[in-house]
Amino acid sequence: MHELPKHFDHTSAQLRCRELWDAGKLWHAEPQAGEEQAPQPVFSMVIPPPNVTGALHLGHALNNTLQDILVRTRRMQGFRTLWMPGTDHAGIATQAVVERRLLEEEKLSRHDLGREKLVERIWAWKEQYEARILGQLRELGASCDWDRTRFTLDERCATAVREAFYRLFQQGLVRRGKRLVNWDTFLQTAVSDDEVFHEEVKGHFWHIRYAVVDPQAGEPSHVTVATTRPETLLGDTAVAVHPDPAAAFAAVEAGLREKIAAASAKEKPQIEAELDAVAARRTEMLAGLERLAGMARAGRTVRLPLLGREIPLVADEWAKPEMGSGCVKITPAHDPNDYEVGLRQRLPMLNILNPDGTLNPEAGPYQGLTIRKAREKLVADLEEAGQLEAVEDRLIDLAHSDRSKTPIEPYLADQWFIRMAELAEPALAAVENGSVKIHPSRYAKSYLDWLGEKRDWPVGRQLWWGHRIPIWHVEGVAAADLEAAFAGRGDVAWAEADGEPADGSATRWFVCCKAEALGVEAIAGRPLERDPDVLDTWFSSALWPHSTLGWPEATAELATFYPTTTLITSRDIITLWVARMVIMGIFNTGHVPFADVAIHPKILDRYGETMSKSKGNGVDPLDVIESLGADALRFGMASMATETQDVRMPVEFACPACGQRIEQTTANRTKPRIECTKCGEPFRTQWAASDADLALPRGPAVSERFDSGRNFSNKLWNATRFVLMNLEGFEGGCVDAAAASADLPLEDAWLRSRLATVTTEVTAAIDAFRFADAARTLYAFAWDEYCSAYLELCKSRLADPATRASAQAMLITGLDTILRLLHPIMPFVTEELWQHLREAARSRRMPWDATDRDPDAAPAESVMVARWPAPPASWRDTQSEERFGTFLGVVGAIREIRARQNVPPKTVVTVVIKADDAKQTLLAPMLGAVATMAVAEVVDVGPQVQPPAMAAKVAAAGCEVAVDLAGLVDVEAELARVTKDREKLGGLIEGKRKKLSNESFVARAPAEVVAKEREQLAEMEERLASLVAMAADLRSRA
RNA sequence: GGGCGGCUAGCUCAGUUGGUUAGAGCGCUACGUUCACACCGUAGAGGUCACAGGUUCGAAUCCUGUGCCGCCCA
Repeated sequence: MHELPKHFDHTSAQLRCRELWDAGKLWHAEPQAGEEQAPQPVFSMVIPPPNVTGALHLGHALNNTLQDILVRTRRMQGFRTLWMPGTDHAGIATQAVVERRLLEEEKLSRHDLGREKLVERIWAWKEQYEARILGQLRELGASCDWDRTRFTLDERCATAVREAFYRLFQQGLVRRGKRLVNWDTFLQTAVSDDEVFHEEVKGHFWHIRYAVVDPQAGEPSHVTVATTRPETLLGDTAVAVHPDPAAAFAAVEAGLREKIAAASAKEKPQIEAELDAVAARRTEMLAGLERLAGMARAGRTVRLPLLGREIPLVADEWAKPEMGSGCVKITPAHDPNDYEVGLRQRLPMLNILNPDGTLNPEAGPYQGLTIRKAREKLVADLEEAGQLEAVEDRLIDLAHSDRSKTPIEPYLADQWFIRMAELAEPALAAVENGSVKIHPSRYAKSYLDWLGEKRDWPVGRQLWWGHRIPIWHVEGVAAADLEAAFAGRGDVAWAEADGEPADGSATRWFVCCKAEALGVEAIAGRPLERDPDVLDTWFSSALWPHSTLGWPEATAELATFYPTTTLITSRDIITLWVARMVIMGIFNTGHVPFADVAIHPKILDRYGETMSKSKGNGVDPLDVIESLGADALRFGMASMATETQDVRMPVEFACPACGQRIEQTTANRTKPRIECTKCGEPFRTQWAASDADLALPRGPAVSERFDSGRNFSNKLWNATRFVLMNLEGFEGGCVDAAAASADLPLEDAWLRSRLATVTTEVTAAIDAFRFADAARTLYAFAWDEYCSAYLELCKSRLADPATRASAQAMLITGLDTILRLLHPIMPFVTEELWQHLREAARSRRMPWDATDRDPDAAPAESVMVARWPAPPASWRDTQSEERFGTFLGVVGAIREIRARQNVPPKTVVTVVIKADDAKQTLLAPMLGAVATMAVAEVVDVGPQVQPPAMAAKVAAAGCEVAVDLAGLVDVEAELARVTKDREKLGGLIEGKRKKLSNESFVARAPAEVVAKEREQLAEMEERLASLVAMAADLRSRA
């Protein structure tokens, strides 16, 4: 006899399973060979490559669990299945991490080290973290094709990047232009909007006077503007006033009146006060503003304080009459709104900053100062000059760089752009016409909205870590020189530079080369200089689905696996990544990169905050894998992956000493050490820094939400343990798939039917990316139906030699099917059990295996490559399911009475059941099962049976179940229960009667609904009558 | 400011086209440990489905508005 230990040991099982899968490379996929006759259906998917910035977090665990579920399912379904793994170099994020460490540990900046050395350091970092990430993915059980692992900065990707950029360049889709960027003065690079976070800080609002140049009679001698950033006045190129202040006031007042009309009584007074204030301002200021607008139209100027530069007064709607003085200073090169004004009004754009955040020569006497110092000095100078009118305290929403945590400076810089006008069209069409489907479909809107704007894509980054832009600059040469220099070169293209300030000196050229090296250093004596920028990290990511398969070469991989089938990702990168993959996929290959995009939720902590290491509220997937097992982690993830909501995950610290779980709160999550609330022992957290704290054992952060997955693993383990203990004498073979339900024991017909139904449901759920449905369906079926019902029923059949063999066969059929269906979600425990079952029941066959396998062959060497279940449609049998429901109802009724009467668990109760002929027939063979499951002896079943004198009765599934209480009765308990039931039932009956006496309902509701209501009412009334009789009976005995 | 999502049991979440006595897991209560599993079993308590209107014979579900939370885009 094959006996398993009592508990599933996930640690050793995970090792064994991975060895098995790796030894056979069961995750590997070869492309279709050309001569193959019947092409196998293909399923392929690329991983969203994790950044090599650090270790994987729970979001990755979720993302990769869902991908693996899909991949494993398709593999078992017989698809030629490829899951392409890899990592992303993550430009700025990785460089920032390495630079920060360099500064902290060696007090060196990247400039101290130089480009080459820094890049070397980053490669070393990448090697370390890539290994760690890939290790984590394997621990999670991801069945990627590890032989194909790629990196967005490896040679193959680099070739694709250069080729793609070259093609864009050739088609005139690359341009150079000015752009106001978010400048990180610490890292000295532009950062994208999504790498910026906003934080409120305390600041001031300075009111500054600008003198009017040659004021005429009736004109003010100065205008006042207010700013939170006085130092930017050095770059001011205008002061703006609204062109039509009267209209602007009218619009604001109309808006407020509308608000009042719609407002609640509570809010009204406040808005009314606001309206009064605006009206007062209008009275006071309108004339002055009208005069200023007139002056602006007349082309008058004002004088910039301190520098004395003369700048125009312009009329622009950006100036808000209802705010401040109604006038606003315009600094186009250092403020996004002012930049727009600058473009509209054709103002000069004056940059006053150096890349490191100090002021440049444009700042005159303030040159060389940092922004902070310049502000102090400038404010002091203004005050001394008497041009500072007022200073207010104010909270300021300040943009910070996510990478360096320093304030962002808006900064005008030359940038590389990809033109989107043409490229976006086919990508929009792909989603509109359904060649790319996004699930859930509501996310298509954000894709279409974003892409519809067709904003040019700024692709250059002033970094050292990334794909170097394959462009060289040269000036002062003629077109003929270039033609001569690159004669016969098919890999070089050039174009006259645009966007650069034309100082009239010499023609400037951009030369683009798709080879790794240009091979030409000078043309006509003029040097070629390589552009220092690297490409946005999303550029290489955009090529990921085809670059990983070998594009631009026409590889067999590309032919077989591209376009890929599905992409699974999170919603925050629909625009950054998904849209760009569609664009570049179509541009480079002519095909969309994938047919379906499945979006999954985000994982938040118990307060609804996103998890992050810096907040200290994260959970390390490895902690969960170690303590509860990868299957528990995966099962939890799968059951959480619903379509609508983000996931809230309460986090707990696990005490390393006693295992107690301590709730993680905003208060304790940043502490370096925590004391256990139960045993009092201290443990350290991720924040531990002192030697004393570091010496403590670590308390991992986990979540109770993975417990049920762990429990479920163990349940499956023990169900299999039970089956294996009862296999003696098993002769094997297959259950008779063609047997008619009527010829089987009821529970077998029921289980077969359920297996068919559950297989259909689970398959459909996975197909539709409803992973939570699949997980929950399987959990309920395996636990409540297979274990709690079927397995219990088999106990008596296994004891009887006449029925033992059939019970074994069906038990194995059920278990085998469950293991296969669950394998994609919980690969380790199912594999481990599969191996045990394979050994103990080598001769077993499933009907869906027989078709294409040698009938004498053993079951598949791994459940990973076993066939996905396909129970015959004939197994579905609603009648058996219904009948089985009757049986379970009877068992439930007896258990209910036992519990109420406090009957000791081992005391056998005597039961009679009043049931019609049909139910009597179906219950007759099940009485042995009732005896096992309810510890009851059923002495009589039939339409005419009389309950014993002293009995507790419960109506269930159309039968009346009566338990003889002689010697047991607790009359009080019974009376209490009967009374309570009567009350509840009375209320329900009243509701139903009311509904049915409503003529409108009877007339308008569908006939079947009315009939159902009537039926229910009749049944309830019957039950009530029975309860009344019971109560009377009980009282007479009390 | 615009768009999207959420608000259902103490907690975390299901609830398919409007028709159930609104469900699950965890937690809680009671009882139960040789006999697959205490990471277990049996039974039970617990909800005016955020709020206010509306449509309908009938609303957790559809519509309108409000509030709070979150995300995306400006």
